[in-house]
Amino acid sequence: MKLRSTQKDVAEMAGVSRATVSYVLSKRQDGNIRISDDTRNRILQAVEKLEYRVNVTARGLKTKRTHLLAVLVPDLSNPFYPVLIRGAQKAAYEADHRLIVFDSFSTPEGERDFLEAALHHIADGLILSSFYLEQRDIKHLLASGIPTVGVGPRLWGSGVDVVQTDQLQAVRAVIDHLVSRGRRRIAHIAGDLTTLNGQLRLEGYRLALRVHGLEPNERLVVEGKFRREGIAERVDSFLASFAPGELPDAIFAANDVMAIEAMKAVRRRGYRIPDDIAVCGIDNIPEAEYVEPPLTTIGNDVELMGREAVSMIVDRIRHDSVKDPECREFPFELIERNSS
Amino acid sequence: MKLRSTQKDVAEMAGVSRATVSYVLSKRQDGNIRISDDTRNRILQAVEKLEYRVNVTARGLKTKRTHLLAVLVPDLSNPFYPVLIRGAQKAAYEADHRLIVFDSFSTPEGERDFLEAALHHIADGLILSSFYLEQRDIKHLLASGIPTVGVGPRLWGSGVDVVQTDQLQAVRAVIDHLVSRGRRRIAHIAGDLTTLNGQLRLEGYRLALRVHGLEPNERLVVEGKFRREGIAERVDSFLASFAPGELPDAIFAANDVMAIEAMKAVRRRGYRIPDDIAVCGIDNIPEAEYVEPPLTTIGNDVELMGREAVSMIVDRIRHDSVKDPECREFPFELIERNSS
DNA sequence: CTGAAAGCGCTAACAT
DNA sequence: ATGTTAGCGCTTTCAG
Repeated sequence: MKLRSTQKDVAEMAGVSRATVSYVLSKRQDGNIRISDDTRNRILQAVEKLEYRVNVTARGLKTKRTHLLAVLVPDLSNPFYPVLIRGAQKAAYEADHRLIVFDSFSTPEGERDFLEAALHHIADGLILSSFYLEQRDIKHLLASGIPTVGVGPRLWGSGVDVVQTDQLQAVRAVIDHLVSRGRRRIAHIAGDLTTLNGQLRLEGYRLALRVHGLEPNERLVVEGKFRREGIAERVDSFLASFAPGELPDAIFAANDVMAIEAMKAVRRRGYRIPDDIAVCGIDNIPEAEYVEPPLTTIGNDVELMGREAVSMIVDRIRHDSVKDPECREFPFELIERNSS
Repeated sequence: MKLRSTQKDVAEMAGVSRATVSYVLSKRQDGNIRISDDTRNRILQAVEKLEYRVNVTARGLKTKRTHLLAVLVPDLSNPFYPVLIRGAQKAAYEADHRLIVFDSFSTPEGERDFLEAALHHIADGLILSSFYLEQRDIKHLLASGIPTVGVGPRLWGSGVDVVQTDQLQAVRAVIDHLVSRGRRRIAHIAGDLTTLNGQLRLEGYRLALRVHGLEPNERLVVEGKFRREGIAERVDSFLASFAPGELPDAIFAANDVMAIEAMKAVRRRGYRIPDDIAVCGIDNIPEAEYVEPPLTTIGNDVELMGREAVSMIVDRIRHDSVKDPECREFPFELIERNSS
């Protein structure tokens, strides 16, 4: 590591004290302090000449701010999250913050590692797509005073802010759509049922069916894990388990990546989509538009969620806010495409 | 922000000095210093009781290490990069580092913002997927002494380490494949030609054609930007510009996202893939496997590249290494699927 | 308008 | 085997 010039160097070169340098550089207008143009220019010149840049670590030690926000996601290879992250980054950038990204690989250990890092105050704020952290973990976070926003309904009530869309309603919209298309034997590829999201979507599926006078049938439910791996195989054997006349006429998957995998299996077994079996997902990942046939799904403005999450955090950081936790809900939209 | 306990608190509670606490906690074995079990236990207990955690900022100020690695990518929504990041994260985690992720949105400004942040020493090392940074930018980086590895051939020669695969060879493999399948009128959707990667792939395309005695035809080249946007439309009008008998019989796109967009356009115009027109890409993004028909492409172990990039950086960090820049080359593989 | 001085929490010689 | 001490580079009262 090369030796960097410090404020002291700048101060000496400009012939002023270090405090003055600090003052000029942090150019906050609040005070009644005024620096003469001459002094200011000398300082700025010295900065230029020495290629001086503030040491963010030293500043952080003093100000207790890292200007870092940490984002926990369960699976970076699920396109939902990069979109969220992009939105977050845009907002973070505007607020002069950077993003630490952490992929938990959907494991409790990954989430705990993140928690541990967070508790070390590696960041000024947290965005949490968590499936496994529990109330007592969140308690630690709350106690630490690090502004945190959860993505999805799961953390709502635990004391942190939350951005989410109404899961039950979203699922309802899909089922309504499917039923309106004449589908009656609607199967569900559930997400990880140890997670609230998985449970909620399954629950929503059952609720919606009943609304239409359809009795949920356990045989029509397969559990997935929200991930790509193994879904095609599972759906394949799922489909194989039905007598020809009793085949489901629709598959509703708890997210798009599983829906797309399901499509693969459906086609592999020689059924047509949507003629024989309609397929729907949730998330509206970019891929959903590009698969064949394009996937009907539920979309919402994930990038906006990312931005809002950051803005909620930054708000709390800025105002050292202690107001009650807030749940910001985002609208969703049924995106009808040819898979249904 | 809540008040955290400090080493001083721990020291007082354990009845020892702060140095001893520091020593026990950083448990480096190097010295001839030995702490009695009794003392150690008292300290550990105090740590426990006080829920003490080191202040990474303070440590960083002292040690001049942030334990952060910054990753610049041009486009997080291109699945190539999340995979790279995951690989990087795994390796980073093992080496006790975290990742700052920065999406430049493929803009020079984005890249310069990143550079500026990097020059502020926000991270101990950098992974750079850069299209626009120039030699003089890199010079600053080099001068700063921050270990840096470039992704792709572009930065090779500028003084930083590099991970890459042989672009020319990779393109060659695709063209060989297409020709062996009897294709002769092979079109190319080029990447951004202001970038080395774009140029290299176009160049490789021409070279490979000539090897097979095919004369490159400028009419068969469309320029894209490596991004999804607008490609389908462009390919659509590209195809429309040909008389029925003169249609290309293959399209080779400079990356998968463009190839997939091209497939859309091809189908939209009523041509069959691969019967009428074969389509190939480069990258082997997950999506390539799931589109219909699955896309023939060039794959390499991107996750491994991410890991290796980190390991090269960590190596330099650990040893304050000044050895010559290294170019680590990764093998690629032609993945034949039904689109060709 | 500018300077002096204290101290953020930690590490690493150097003492003892 | 443990304690003392001197900063790391910066911000921020408080005096002048």
